Amino acid sequence: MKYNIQQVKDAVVIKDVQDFELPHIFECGQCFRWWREDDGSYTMTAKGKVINLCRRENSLIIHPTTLEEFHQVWYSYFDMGRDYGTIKKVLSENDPVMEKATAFGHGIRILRQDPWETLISFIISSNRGISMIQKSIEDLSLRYGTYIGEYRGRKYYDFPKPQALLNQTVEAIRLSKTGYRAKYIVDAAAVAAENQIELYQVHNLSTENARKTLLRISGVGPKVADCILLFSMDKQDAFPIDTWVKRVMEFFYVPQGIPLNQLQDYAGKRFGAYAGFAQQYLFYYARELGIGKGGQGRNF
DNA sequence: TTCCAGGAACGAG
DNA sequence: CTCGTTCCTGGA
Repeated sequence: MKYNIQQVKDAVVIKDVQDFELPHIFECGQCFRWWREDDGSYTMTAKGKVINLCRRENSLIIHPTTLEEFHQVWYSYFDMGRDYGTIKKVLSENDPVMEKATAFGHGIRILRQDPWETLISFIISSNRGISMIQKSIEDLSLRYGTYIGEYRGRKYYDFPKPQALLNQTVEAIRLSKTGYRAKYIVDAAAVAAENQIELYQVHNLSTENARKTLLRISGVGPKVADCILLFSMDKQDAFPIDTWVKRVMEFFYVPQGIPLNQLQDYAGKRFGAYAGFAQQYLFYYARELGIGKGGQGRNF
């Protein structure tokens, strides 16, 4: 992908950026460590850094960063090498639902996040809403992560390393409102720290084998495993099914009350290698339209 | 006060 | 294998 990109002081500006909308990216359930500023920009932390992203007309401004850092770190993180236009086009062929969903969430991108952070984040996510998940992750980072810096008056902490969580008691981890998942977090920290599973090698396996490997971790079931695969391991054929996706799939594609494994098969066959992208567009579409709330959606 | 949403573990069949 | 129940928290 070609970009019109330049450094302006301590910021990088990309002109005429396509398929890159901040609310679509940050509020489609894939990541949790972002803060929406009053001016509509988003400040986030990843890779041990804090950056602010701001859309101005057709430009995207990333601050603070440099051209070098952008190419080394953020290009991959924001999946800038991928042509989302083609993906949306292919998904929309002979599928009026995907046509609407991709138009609605047209600026979604799937971030390439850290496997360890993604593992713990989605263990925490089970059985909870997004705002509660964010609170637990922020609290764990504040307590056990290293201080990165301040941006617009807010302090930012790196996501804690496995060793930092491994050394905590279950009771201590519970203070971050993780509930019964605290035990899973400490166990997973041991798995990672002791290399019982080489988290950073799992992406080399096939999607199926990577999924099986992740499912060995306590607190990781089918949905959480698929989130880790999709959001941190480059497995775009993974299709995480949470209640929103189940409802929107039942609303548009499959009979009500279909067993999860049959729904999984259906999605795999229908969306194939693009299943993960389809899931993101559907998730965003369903949540924004309130599909499933009270049994039906609105405005579509 | 009670009820509910939200995934995985666990035990029973 | 599939099914039903339980786990924890915060908001209605």
